[in-house]
Amino acid sequence: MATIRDVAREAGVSIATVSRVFNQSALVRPETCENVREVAARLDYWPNGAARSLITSRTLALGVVLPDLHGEFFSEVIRGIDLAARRERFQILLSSSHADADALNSAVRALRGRIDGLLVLSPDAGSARVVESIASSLPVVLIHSGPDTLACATLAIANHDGALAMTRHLVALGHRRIAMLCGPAGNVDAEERLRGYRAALTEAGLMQDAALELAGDFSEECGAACVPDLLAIEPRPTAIFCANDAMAIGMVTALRDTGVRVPEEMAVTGFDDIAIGRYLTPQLTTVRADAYELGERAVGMLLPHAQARQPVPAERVSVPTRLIVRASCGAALVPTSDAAQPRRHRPLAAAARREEDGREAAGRDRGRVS
Amino acid sequence: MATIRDVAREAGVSIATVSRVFNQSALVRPETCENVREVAARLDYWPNGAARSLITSRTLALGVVLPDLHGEFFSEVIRGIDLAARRERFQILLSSSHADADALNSAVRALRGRIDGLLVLSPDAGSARVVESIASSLPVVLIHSGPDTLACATLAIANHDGALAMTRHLVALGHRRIAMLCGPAGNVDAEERLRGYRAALTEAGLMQDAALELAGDFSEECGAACVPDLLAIEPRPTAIFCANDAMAIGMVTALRDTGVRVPEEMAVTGFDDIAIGRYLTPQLTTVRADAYELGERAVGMLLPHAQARQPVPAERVSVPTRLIVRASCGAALVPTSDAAQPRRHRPLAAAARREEDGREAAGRDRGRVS
DNA sequence: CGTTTGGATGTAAACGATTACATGGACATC
DNA sequence: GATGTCCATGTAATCGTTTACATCCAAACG
Repeated sequence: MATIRDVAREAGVSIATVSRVFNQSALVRPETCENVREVAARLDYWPNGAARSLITSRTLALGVVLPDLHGEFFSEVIRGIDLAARRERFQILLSSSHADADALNSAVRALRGRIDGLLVLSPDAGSARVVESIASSLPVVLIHSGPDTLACATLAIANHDGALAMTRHLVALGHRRIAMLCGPAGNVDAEERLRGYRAALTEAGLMQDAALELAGDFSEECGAACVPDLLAIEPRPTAIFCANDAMAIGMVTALRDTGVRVPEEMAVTGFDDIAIGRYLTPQLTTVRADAYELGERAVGMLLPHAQARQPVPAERVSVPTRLIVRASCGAALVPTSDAAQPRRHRPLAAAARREEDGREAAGRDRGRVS
Repeated sequence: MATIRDVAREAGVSIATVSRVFNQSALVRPETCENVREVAARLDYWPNGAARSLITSRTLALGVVLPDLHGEFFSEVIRGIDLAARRERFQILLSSSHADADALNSAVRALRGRIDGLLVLSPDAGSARVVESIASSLPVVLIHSGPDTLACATLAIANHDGALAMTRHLVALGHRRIAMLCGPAGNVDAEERLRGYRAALTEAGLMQDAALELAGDFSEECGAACVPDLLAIEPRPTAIFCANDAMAIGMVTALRDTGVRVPEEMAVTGFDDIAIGRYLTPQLTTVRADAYELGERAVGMLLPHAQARQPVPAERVSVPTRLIVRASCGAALVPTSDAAQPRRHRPLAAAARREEDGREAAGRDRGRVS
């Protein structure tokens, strides 16, 4: 691999001149510049990134630490991150840690000196502390939806608002016994959704009932497995709000197998708006947390400070959610003016970004929260 | 940020000793080692990656260049790559270029000197040349399914075999007029699938008919949009094989809206086995190209040579595909012993990796090709 | 007791760039 | 013609490591 010295020798100039050519310095004579470029191309030379970032102490790279690459939600987040970073010519160093604090720590270690900023996506409650400790030495943005204000820049999904809107929607449809299938303990997203659900019940004057809150773990299997528990609750609920779509999907499938009609006998709703939801029968009513936007905005918060090599001010930004009303909640059963609309074909990818038609916009309005 | 010199001074040793401690050299006295570690922890020191890779000329990073991060298939590939790389403590530098050769070239430039090896995933026919030219200076594996043998290590999906198996399956179900919805021109995966389809028709003694080959672009919209064209073919086909699942999904949805029953009046099949397929009504018969495995094996091919800093021998490895028989092809309509089995609940994530039950295993056997 | 051996540690030269500062020549100014 | 200015270019220090080689000291050996 050719170095700057090879090019300098071959072009008959000093290494400083070659360096200047590759850094768009204006102080190089056009002919010299031309000549150097020609030689560089011939020698297949390109500045070595490691050497460059050693001396400039900037890497043009952003670290991204994830709990796991699995699942559509995270893959969309990454996509948002990648595209936003690319716009500013930043690269992405990926690292899928396992959500606990130790793994996070060692992942951050491995990234040290190779990134200008860090994005941490961790639903784990404990990880917030780790990130706070890093924040002094490296610009970092935490994508984390815990309720408390942390001593670092945080981007949160409006889980509470979304769950509130969803539960209100179920109440508005006439449901009085609304169950909730919770997410894993210690997951802040799950906890916030539960809080939103409870808030809506209180608001509607419905009694809180611990029996209505089923334990879950965000997996599809669990959504299917807890159907017997759901049906055993006395008196039987008429609706269940699942803390994420995967569980809702498992539940709808299992309910169908059990012979319970959805939504007539049991309304089921989810959270996340993953693509599969719109292909489910019945189509899944859910809350959209725009994963792409989440990634994009996280980069927007981080990048200016990463470039300036300054800590990101400890602010808390919230990404709003939107209620997406489809069939699984039974909204179509309640007579409304637009319930009979024929289903227009909607491709999953395109639709996810610009969904503004009648029924779902109505859902949005209904879901507006303060 | 503390450097090795700070630690050395504070611990009262030379920088060489500190370096040795962090490189598990056996030549350091236990007490010294202990002391250095203690000081390093106190100063929050960790070796700078850029400096390290400058001197060792190894980066412990792999570059990954993708046409676009979008879609479930690619996200699964990345997951396979990430997990396999992680096992060897390698990191992933992501770069989603736009499939053309120029973008690929500049993406590779930006990665120069920051990676030990490169994985290029490009279905574009022209990109193969670019990669060949890089292969001499950097270990690289191309994930590309073109028919020709290239002068670089290539990992290909057995598109031809998969399409052959699928078409044979439709023939075995009694179909005689089988249409194909093709992928975009210039996409090697699409072209190979078309070749496999044609081969199966020839093999079955069915006439080739250009009217049966519809142009497509791999998008769901296009699958829906070409339904009128499909229905206008005279005499009307009884089955259509779509070159990917997204198109098949669009088509199934649009056919249903048009009132054409699937699979009774029109059998529809796809390729890729994306998660949505199993939630479609009817469930989609497809060909599985295990994206996770693809990423995993690509890393397996690349990593040993990346570590040894040697070019990857120009070999062509093929990842086999598997026929996944579900309902959309009408197989359940044909009397078989297991057709009446109740549908067991299958979560998408788990099922994708260990699907060995009766019906689908049968599909695999039927799909076995030389 | 002198010599050898070998283990622990230190010294200094890389690695490949960037960039502050020095240099030198052309031109304008007085 | 001496001096100053400015532009293009060169020189050399620097970034934070790794590692070959040198050094030193204690133990082992004859």
